[in-house]
Amino acid sequence: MASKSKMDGSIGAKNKQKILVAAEKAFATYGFKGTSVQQIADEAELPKTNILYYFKSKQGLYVALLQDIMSLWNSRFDQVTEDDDPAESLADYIADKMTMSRTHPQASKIFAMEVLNGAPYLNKFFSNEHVAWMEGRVAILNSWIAQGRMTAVDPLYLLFHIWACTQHYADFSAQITSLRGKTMKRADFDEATRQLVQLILSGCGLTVPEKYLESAK
Amino acid sequence: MASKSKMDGSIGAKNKQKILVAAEKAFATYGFKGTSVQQIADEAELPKTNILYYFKSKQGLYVALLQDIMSLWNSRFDQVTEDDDPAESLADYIADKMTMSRTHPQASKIFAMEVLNGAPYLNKFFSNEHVAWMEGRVAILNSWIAQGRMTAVDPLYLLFHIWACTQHYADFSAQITSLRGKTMKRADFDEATRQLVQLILSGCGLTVPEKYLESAK
DNA sequence: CAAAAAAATGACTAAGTGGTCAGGAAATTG
DNA sequence: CAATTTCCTGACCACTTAGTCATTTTTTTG
Repeated sequence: MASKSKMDGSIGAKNKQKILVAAEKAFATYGFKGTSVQQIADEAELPKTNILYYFKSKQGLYVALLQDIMSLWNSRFDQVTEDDDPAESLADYIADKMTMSRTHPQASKIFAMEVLNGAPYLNKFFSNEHVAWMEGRVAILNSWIAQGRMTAVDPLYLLFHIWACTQHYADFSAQITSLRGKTMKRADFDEATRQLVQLILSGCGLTVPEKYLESAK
Repeated sequence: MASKSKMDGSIGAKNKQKILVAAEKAFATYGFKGTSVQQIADEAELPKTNILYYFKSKQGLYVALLQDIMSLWNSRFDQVTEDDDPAESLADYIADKMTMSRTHPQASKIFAMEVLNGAPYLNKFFSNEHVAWMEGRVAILNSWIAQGRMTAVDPLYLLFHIWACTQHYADFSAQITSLRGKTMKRADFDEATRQLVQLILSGCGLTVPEKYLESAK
């Protein structure tokens, strides 16, 4: 019943994926309005009409891509409980988000542009799952604070600041590269992660886990 | 010789200003490609051709606006010396940047979009003044560290993190509003500023100045 | 007040845009 | 192998867009 024809091995699924990859690159570089369907077609090496065949419209393709991107945001931090260690949980979360900025900068940029423009296609997401996720994480952080395991910071703002810093490395890479005179390599991201973990954890009265102390020197 | 006719009191200067204000609003909301000259004209309540009369092209208007925006970035922190107090200097800088995000969110968004798209019109700025500014600030921070007045953090990353957090409140306001269920008012910005000052200063081993401790309660 | 400069604007154009559609090719299926 | 579905594509269209240009109006100036 579910093995009809639209399975992943089919030619259609492969093309859809190719289009999504091309669209991610184009939208991240030129924005939604700044990207033409023709550009995506060129990038995907497919005729323009083929793009519109698989995705009903440019907007439909964009929304499909946005959904793909949102699913990338999941991390180990989603499963953390109040019995876990605050220092390690937060440090790992920061490290996970930094890894995302390094490995998926285009996704981060598309998300950033979407939010910058008022998040017209994310309002539903923001109003449901995201708020629930947030409430859960805030509750755990408050529990850690109540247990006296970390400084009494406002969890909401703490999470905002973690997002801001980690995403900054993807979204503002042009500025960072200019100021550093060179692009951020893997080792630079590792160093930035250590710096950020130290800053945030110290700011929360937490001890930095060993694995985030300066290593390879 | 300089008092010919193109002075600021003239009708032309007033219209240019009106156009820049309209353009800021439009570009911040819809991006460069997403904004038509007609939209700016409507917002400025001037005929479209009048826009093109004062600014040679849409791109010319955009670049002029970008320059205006860049000049807003100046702050007290530019004049700080190694003899100043690290805690107060950094706290004030953070507070200044938070004030900018509250009072000029549109400018912040336009800047963010420009950098997101690779900063094509800011590369010259990034390569000259900005790098020099950065080197000067890094030197002062390193001096403070050498004097043992703050923890040995990497000044470059510290500044990135300050920018990231402060600008986040302007650039990601749509997400923040959704998650909070209400917009950020003046009091909320003040609270966010206190939270951020505490986080960063504690993270740098500095004592939070009295004026940034929780007040009015 | 006349001449010159600055400001204003309606009509137009050329280029690019997202999207439709009809018809054909290829693959899948009973 | 015939039939049906999926896949593919060139031609085309309605519409928006930035920018030009010729002309007129307003302001400034000697």
